[in-house]
Amino acid sequence: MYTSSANVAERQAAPPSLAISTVIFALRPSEKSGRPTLWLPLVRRIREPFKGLWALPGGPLTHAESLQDAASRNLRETTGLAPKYLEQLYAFGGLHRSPTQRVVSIVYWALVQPTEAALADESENVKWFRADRLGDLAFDHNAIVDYALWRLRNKLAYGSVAYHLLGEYFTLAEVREVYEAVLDRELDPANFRRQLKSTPEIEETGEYLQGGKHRPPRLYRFTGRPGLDPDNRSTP
Amino acid sequence: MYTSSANVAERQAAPPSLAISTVIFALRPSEKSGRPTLWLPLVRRIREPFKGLWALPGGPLTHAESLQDAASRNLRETTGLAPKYLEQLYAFGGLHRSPTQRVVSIVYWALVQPTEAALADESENVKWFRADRLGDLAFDHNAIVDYALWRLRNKLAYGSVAYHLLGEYFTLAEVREVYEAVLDRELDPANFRRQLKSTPEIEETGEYLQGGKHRPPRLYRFTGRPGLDPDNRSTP
DNA sequence: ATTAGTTCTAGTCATATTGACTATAACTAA
DNA sequence: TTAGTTATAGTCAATATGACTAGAACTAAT
Repeated sequence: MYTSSANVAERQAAPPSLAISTVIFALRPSEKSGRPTLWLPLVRRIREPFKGLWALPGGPLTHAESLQDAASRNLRETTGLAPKYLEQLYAFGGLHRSPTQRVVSIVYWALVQPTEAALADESENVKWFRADRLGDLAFDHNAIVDYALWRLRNKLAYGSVAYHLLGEYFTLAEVREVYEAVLDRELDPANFRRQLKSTPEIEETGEYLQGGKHRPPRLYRFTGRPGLDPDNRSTP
Repeated sequence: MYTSSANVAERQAAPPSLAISTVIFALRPSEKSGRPTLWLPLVRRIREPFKGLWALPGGPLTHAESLQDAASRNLRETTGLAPKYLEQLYAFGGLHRSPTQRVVSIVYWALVQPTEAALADESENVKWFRADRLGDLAFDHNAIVDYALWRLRNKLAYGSVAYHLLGEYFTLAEVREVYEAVLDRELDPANFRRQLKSTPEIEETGEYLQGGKHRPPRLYRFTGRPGLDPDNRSTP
């Protein structure tokens, strides 16, 4: 293998190593209020640097896979999940991100549906955390999560990401709860539903959500496509 | 050096090589109409693959510089320019971008002021092209430029990028011409100026642009900051 | 069975924003 | 002096937004 056979001088001259990491968002009910909140899975570092701290799932980029494939594989390997939404976030390449070597990380962010997220593997070294209560993470991963949250909030206002955190069928109140969880403020139910009803990508179904405590709300379906990335653009 | 000493099998196993490229936009008057249009500098490939074709300026990432620094240096080396605006565009990492080896390119995009752009170095192997008339470029660089244009148009609508294509003082009509050049459609002068006048970041000066053929327009100044990138975020 | 409580849903109204358009001001060139 | 052109301010209708009211439809408690 390359790095093990190279001496120190060669390592210095060698190009920075390249890694892929992923910020994976999913909604889970808050333990107290029961209202949906943002969660993400982290893995515990089992070696130096930052041994014992939590970090974003990630790994090296292998030779035969594209960046997106690498992110997708990594996500599946650590959590067992197949995300509905996967997009490149940013390439982080500061000089001192890792104390031991120069690493450039190309970070992706993903959204998974709650039904899937509930099935996600969890173990001693893989655990889900509330996005607003992470503590100190390894490397610059706190800053990366902050940026991913900023992007999520931005994309939410713009367009179509909210539905990738929900199942196929959803009520308009559920969509509003996603917005409230991500933006961290309450929205007027009546005005919010007026806006959603005016977007053609949200389709009314004949079904209603039964079993609730109050008037059963109508179920809707999202018919739009994500697509803005260069890697996703030609998908029709 | 690493790559020259490795044999074929080692190159296969080695991590993909990492390069930085930059899409540099500047306004130049159209040759026919004289109205401002988007131009960008390209460099001619002097070796295989794609020898003789035009390509985005770029090069390898050296060990001691951040991604942004590498883009900045590269830009200065090929064109002599110091851009007013420099932001990461995307990391391109498809498997077959280069026929000879696996390359991951982290691409930046830059905006330079016309006064600077006029001073840019030009030579046999460095030449400026109209952004809408590039012909076939090396590698996947046509797709990269397309994506950069898409981002530019997007950011324009959102916020503050237009001013980085202009000098320190500008007329509102000049701003409108930037929008018209980038979005490729005409805008109503009266409505456009009403919008600009309602944005607090545009400051009225007491000066007027003299020497024109008609009523002298007032000069304005932009007082906002760019900042959205993780690398630029903490700049106050 | 009735009532209270809650959410779902549709609507009103004032305000802000946008696009199309008109009109006047201020300059140059003929 | 006048015609031509751009700069600039303003009007008006259509649309979008935020605050709010109110009835419909269900459950749970009395």
